[in-house]
Amino acid sequence: MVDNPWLEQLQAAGYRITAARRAVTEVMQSSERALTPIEVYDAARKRDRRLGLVTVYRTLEKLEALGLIQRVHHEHSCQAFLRAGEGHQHLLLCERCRRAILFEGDDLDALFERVGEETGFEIRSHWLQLYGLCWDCQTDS
Amino acid sequence: MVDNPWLEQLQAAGYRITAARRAVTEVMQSSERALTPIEVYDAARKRDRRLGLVTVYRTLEKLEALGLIQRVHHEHSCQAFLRAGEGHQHLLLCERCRRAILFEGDDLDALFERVGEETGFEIRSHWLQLYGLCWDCQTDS
DNA sequence: TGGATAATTGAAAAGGATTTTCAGTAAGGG
DNA sequence: CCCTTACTGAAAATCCTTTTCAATTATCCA
Repeated sequence: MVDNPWLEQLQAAGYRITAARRAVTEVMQSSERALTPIEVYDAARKRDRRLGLVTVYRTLEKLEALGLIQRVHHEHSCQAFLRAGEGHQHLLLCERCRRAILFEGDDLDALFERVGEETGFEIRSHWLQLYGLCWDCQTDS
Repeated sequence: MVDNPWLEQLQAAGYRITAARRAVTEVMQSSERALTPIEVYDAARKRDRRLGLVTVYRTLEKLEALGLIQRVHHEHSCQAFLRAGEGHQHLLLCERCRRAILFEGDDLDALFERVGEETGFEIRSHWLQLYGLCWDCQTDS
């Protein structure tokens, strides 16, 4: 009766499937933008009215540990979560509506090599986010 | 009697030069790595024993507003501050000793153009951080 | 060089977000 | 269907940051 790939993964990791986890999972799966714990709580309570905020925190923690969601950093506040993409992806964020797009873009190897040589660092990972305006927000006033 | 460029900038912006601001400023100027408010407090109290944590917060806020320091985001916690570089720079962070290096690297225009075309976004800014091991941390065990 | 005045300070209190505790509830294996 | 144990929500605790406020002090001006 588990029809959802994220719930399958939770189950495979030894966790139980509950109404609370269903609600949080579905909210995160369907959101176009990164959500804070309170926003997840508000949205998920429409699916499970008894849900508590504490359970939202606990569920987000598990989804993050399983790599199903990721933390998104804005200039201040870094407590917003977004579904994660497949493999390594970068983020493109609309500054107006906060919509988030994942994209691949590993044309960066030459840069890493140059920086590695100049600094002596062994570069192991990186983090790239682009900010701008999505099409809809460019056109509406 | 103001011999320090950051203090001069604070003064030029209309702020007074105090022992507390001297201490925080000197700590931030001399740190090789991003420091949290508590770390700044601990270090700055060695220069001004009466310093309070609240004043550290207030001073960091002013230094950030003047563009002298910047906020550094790590995977969790995003409340660490580092002296800012000149113009637009990217960060290279050692995962072991947390040393931070600023570098320039704007070979990214082709990528932005491609992503802009594919997504319809108007890209306005970006944010790149590299993580790895600095030379010292590669060699010590 | 004082003295006046307004910015700045530290301590304590308040506020907000997140985590822990705990007794009751319910998932899911047998 | 029952039993075990994970999971839950609510309340309390904790941690970090901001606000408040009376005392202090940097700077301006006579």
